[in-house]
Amino acid sequence: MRELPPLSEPCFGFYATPFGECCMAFSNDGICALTFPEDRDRGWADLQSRFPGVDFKRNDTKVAAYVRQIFGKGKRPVVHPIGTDFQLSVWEALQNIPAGKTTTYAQIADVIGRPKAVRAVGTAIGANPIVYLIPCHRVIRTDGSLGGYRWGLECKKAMLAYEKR
DNA sequence: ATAAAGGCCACCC
DNA sequence: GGGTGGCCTTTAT
Repeated sequence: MRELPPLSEPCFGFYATPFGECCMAFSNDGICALTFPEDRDRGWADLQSRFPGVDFKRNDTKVAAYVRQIFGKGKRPVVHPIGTDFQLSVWEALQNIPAGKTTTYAQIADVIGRPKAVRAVGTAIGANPIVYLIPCHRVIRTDGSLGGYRWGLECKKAMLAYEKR
């Protein structure tokens, strides 16, 4: 992982969404993490591994407000993903997939100009820190099968169904 | 510096 | 459906 930028007023929390309870974290007043862990311990552990040593303050109220904005009629909040140049280019490409559509790991590799790096694209997508807003769930395998999902295939299925039509 | 582990793909059976 | 070899990045030795 590259060196982390300073996080001002870092905070995090948990809140219910249409896809189960999410774990969300903020840096510099923007979202730096959005995940759907099986339980809160895992959510916290994931956050610690992504941002070692950062002292996030618990703030479920703030998370609740953002959940309403994201899954209600609110405008899309700004995302602040942190990663390597390769990861950022992959996550950037994901944001151009329209809702209700899917693409493949190989197509993403083409879009970022690294057609041979399909395997690495899969790994980078698995490391997506801000799921749903950076729609890694819209990426499936070339053969049409679903592929994997860091937070459980049921979650991926639910998101795709939610966006269908 | 090197090894091991990945949300993959093409190809074979 | 399953297994193999190749590919590339990241993380941990």
